[in-house]
Amino acid sequence: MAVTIYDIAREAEVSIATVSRVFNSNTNVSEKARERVLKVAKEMGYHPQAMAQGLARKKTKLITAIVPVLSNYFLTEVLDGVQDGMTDADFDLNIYNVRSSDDISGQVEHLLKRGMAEGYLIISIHMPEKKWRQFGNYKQPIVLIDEYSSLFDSISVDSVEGAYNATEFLIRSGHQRIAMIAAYRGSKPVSDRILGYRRALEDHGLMVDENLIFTGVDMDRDGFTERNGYEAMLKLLKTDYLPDACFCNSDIQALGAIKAMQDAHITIPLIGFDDIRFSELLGLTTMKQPMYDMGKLAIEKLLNRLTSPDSEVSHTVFSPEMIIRSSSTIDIHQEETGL
Amino acid sequence: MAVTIYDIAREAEVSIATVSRVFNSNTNVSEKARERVLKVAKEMGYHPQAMAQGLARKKTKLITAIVPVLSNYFLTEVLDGVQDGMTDADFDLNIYNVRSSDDISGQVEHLLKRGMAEGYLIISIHMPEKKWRQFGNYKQPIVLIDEYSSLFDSISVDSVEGAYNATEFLIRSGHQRIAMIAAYRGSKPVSDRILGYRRALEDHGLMVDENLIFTGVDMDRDGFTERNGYEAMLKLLKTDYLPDACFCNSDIQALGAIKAMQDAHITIPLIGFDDIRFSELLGLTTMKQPMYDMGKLAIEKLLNRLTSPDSEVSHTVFSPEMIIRSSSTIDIHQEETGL
DNA sequence: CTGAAAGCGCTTACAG
DNA sequence: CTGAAAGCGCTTACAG
Repeated sequence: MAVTIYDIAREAEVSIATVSRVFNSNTNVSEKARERVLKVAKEMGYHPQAMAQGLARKKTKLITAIVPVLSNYFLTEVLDGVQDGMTDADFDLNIYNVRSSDDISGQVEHLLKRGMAEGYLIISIHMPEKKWRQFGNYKQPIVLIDEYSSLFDSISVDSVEGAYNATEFLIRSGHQRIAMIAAYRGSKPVSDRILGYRRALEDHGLMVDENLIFTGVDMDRDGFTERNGYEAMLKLLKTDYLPDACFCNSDIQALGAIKAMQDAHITIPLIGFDDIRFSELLGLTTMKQPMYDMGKLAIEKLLNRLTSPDSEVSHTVFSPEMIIRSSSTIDIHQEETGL
Repeated sequence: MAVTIYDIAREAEVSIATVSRVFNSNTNVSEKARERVLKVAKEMGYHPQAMAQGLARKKTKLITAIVPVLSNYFLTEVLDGVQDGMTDADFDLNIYNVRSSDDISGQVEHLLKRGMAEGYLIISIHMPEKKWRQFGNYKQPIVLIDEYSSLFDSISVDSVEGAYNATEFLIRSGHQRIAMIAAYRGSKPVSDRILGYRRALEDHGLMVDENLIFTGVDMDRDGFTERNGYEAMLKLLKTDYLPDACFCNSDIQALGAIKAMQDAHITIPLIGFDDIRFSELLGLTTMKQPMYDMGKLAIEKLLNRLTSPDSEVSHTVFSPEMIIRSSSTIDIHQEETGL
């Protein structure tokens, strides 16, 4: 069907080896031969086929990022960093979105064994260590982002610490009855953040009240949605004894929570988590994750591992940085809002 | 390095053909042979290599979606539809994110000629018809989403019509001085929406005032960001003679615009475009794009073309549907807002 | 600088 | 049901 190296060789009256050389090393080819080859290749619309090259070279020049959901600020920023970090490398990046409905580990495994890519960036996918060990059998270069396993290079953020600091800040600001807006508890970051929240309360002699942990109904994207935050805050505001302040699992939920407060004409101090782009405009105090840098570092690690497969496994844990804005210092009061 | 079909054949004492059959057609293999093969395959950790299969079969069982930016609601919803539409098909979907900084058409071309996938979904990437024709030479099955070219199957939404109807609605509501928040004008949807806006004004005998078309400074994602909307609305609100109402290029910008109005304690009626998930909670009147359905239809078309390559090229154009909520009917007034 | 040839790991008629 | 063999389209020592 398509034109192959043989067609070009025939027309240009050279061997296929020469054609191949023109399209590759570009060395050891006479100027005349090169020109002829290029000419007929252009005429016939020839281009090397990735599959055949992949097989012959045993390299695919491909890196696959495996992600749980698209369109989540965390992911986007991370991938931005990844892409910037690989501009000089001769690799393509493709993204594979596992379907959350189905067997996630099965999907990841499927990709790993297909072996289509030379290396894998696995982002925000959480599994028991046992599973990761199993995947180690595929001998594929892997870097984990937002997850940890002793077997692979990894980059993550200390969610426990971040939640702890956020909550402690609220306590130090004089609040006693501090609520949390959580999300799907099966998600590692969520359970970590709940843990940090609880610890901070305990360390400061405050009672942990499970009824003060709210979640919306919408569990799309593990609950990391505006809607979930909106719903959660609505519940919070309906409690008889209103909390003084709230630590919110993510900025995107905080956005919904703020809307809910506006609708209810009640505002309580709020701290988010992530520092997405809109947070600055919202005046949202938040725990910033260095998402871009995480992506950049991740691809660096992966590229390194590709060149030196036997180098030591390395783990990087970032500490979230508190960004203080206005949302955390608002006094409790009623107010009129528009829209 | 990795274990191949030869290793299995040797250990299981069968030919490579039999091994291959076990992993494929699953037909014409005795139960005994199958069991032996499966057993040693499992022991040795064998799995067919995608590249080799791809070459031998001349099929890759892969579909590539080429997209301009990740994390944009439109895209996510479309891809959701795509994935749901291909669950029964034996294909993997991978996503390729072209970098907006570089030569976009070059990147698309690169993918097309690598020929790694069997079919391509190209989403929200705009090019002159001439370019598309050029890409036709690669003989790859392609479906265009949010773009049109006579050569390929396509699915789009009539942005002109949507903007026209939104603007007309505002006019019919009694507004005379109607502003628009636009975005990067080099973007097809943006220029189409500006066109619809202008036409509606003209058709109703209203003057088109270029100074009433606002845009933010932030042109990340062609200006489809909360920040851009925020900045644009800020400019709008600073004009001496305040507009009566505003048609906003996208819901995500409307989100920022609403925030800006709150910060300025001024609210004017607003209509967005897209109907992203948060819009309902925002009470945002908007022109809904059937994103999910577009994705689903797109993959259907592509799958069809894969099976019958010579079927007629088909174009589907959806009309945006107006979803009326509260944001479009608010009277101009000052108010107090929180946050 | 150039070509013949082996090899990458699989699939698939074909013959039995 | 099974195997030998050709073929998919390229790369890369090797010999010249």
